[in-house]
Amino acid sequence: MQNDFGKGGSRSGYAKPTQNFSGPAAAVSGSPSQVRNQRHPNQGHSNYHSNNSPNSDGRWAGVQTRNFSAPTVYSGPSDKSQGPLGTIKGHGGGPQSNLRSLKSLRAVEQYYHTLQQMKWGPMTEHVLDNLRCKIDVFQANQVLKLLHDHNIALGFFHWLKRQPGFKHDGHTYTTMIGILGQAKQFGTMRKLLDEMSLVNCKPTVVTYNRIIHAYGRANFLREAVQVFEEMEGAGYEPDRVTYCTLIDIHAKSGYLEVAMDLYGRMQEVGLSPDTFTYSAMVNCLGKGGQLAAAYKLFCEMIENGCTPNLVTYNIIIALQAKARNYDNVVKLYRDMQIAGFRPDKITYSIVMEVLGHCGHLDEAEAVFLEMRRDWAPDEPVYGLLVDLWGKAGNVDKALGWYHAMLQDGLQPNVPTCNSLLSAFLKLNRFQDAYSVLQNMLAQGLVPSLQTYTLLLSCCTDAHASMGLCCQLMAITGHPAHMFLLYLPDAEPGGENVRDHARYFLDMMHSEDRESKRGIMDAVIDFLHKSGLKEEAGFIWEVAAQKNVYPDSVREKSSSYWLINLHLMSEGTAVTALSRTLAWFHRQMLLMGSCPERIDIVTGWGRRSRVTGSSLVRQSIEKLLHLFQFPLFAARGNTGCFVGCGEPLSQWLHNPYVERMHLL
DNA sequence: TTAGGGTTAG
Repeated sequence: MQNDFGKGGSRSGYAKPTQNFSGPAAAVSGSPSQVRNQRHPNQGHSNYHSNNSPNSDGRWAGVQTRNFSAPTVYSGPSDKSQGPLGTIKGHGGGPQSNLRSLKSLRAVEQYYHTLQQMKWGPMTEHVLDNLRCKIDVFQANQVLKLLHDHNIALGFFHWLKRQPGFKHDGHTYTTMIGILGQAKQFGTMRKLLDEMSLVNCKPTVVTYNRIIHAYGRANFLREAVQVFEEMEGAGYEPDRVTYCTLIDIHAKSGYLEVAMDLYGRMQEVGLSPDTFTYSAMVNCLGKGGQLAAAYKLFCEMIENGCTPNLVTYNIIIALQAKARNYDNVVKLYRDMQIAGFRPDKITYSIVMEVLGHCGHLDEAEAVFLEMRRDWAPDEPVYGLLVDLWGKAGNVDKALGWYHAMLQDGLQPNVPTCNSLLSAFLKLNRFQDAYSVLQNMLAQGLVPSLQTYTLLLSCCTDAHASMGLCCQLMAITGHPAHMFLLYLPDAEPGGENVRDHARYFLDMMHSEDRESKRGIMDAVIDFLHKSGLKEEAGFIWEVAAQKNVYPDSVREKSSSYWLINLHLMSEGTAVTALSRTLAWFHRQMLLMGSCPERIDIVTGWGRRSRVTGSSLVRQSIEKLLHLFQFPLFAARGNTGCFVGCGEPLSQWLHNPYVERMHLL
């Protein structure tokens, strides 16, 4: 079989450009210069305000008397004007100790600035050797916390070890382990953990928590759980943070039930949830599609006397916004301010996104200006405007905001470039798309899985321009391209295709679930529409086994199944439904068990903009009609097809159920 | 002595 990737030897379709790409992207027009030219009122000023500064819990002093619907009264800090050392707490307690803490701060500052300025090497050690003020282990830990580059941090950590009279303690070890974990340097991290016992510095629950978190965020759930068990085996009591971390990582990987179970276990051992845990749970439930349960828990949290913080409000507001419950959004937004929290960049972003999706782009821009009074915009906020305008089809505006970001001294990041790329692709402006991609590479930005996904989706949608899309896909150099190029023709049983897909998904292990779902959706849709339906089917099976689609098939109650296709594109939905029905068919032959009822939920489909005009729904309906699926007339939801009882069981016996996806 | 970990946006 051949596809447009030149599978089977002929790769001329993508190796040689058929069009001569040259020059930068189109000139900027419609650039929002009026926005760019407005300076942030706090930029360049010091940040010592006697009032309007945050309390320790992030709330603002004097809030009850202040009118928060008029942000003009506010002259609080910009997060940009806060130095990296601003987070270090003083020691408190009189002028003597103030002086001491000032000296301590200066030492930390010196070391931090030295380390920040250079890469790790002999020269760094030389400079450190010559620093006049020595630091103790407490200060060393403060410096480590400020370092984000794991190489520099580790170099410094080892250098400290060699200093006469210096000895690392549990804090510095734990901080270093945390930095390594964040950088996914698991080998070195484990080595350091072993070393702790050797130097008589026993790890604490905090040390274990950081390791569990590191594995979990990189999607190594098995390892995370192993460390948890290891920790319990060594006699450590897991605390709230341990549970909160485990809950969060399981929910994020699509194991919501495990997360709920852990939530219960935590309470059984006598740990009541705190604000962090509640926030994580509300987020998990909401993202898992259980919005009502999420909101109920949010209310329960308040009833139990646990105060939501800014993050909790942002989470619940974002969830309500996504569900388009705009009345609730407004109410919660107000509640948040009454509770004394000022919106931060994330809150503003949520509001801007809502406005953008409702088509009020100009109002979103107005909110940007409002936000700018309190906060210095960052890449994600600019990126959001690039994305919103791009999605609205106004690429000039998108490009304008992209340039505004550059003029603000910010470096473009991959997601923002993706938004711009997507905007050009939408309009079939391939030459501009090419420029964006080349620009990314020239700046050392590595195209992400999302970059490749949007190129592949474009390739599927724009048949006429498939050659051009393939060139762009090749340029990314992403492993996904190799996966498609070397996809073998399916052998009987398809084990070779399954192995190929498993290998790819293992390689993508640490990508988040949404991204994995995105690429698998694009791949399956592409293959299905290119006529490689058998391959598409095998790949779907692997994706399902690997929990990429945790909510697509579930048993709602005994013998009552739900097949949820509403997040899939057309080809994937057809493939997923066919393969799931085939699975029921096989289960029936094997075990004699048959579902009493199956609900097939299409929603309006991922690509549909107009309610009722879903391609997914249409294709599924066509497929079901063609194979004479015994449709039961369900009331209300026209995006849902239902089969049940004896007719369903008889229909599932048909041998053709095994081959539906090939049609 | 001081301190350390977990939750949100693209």
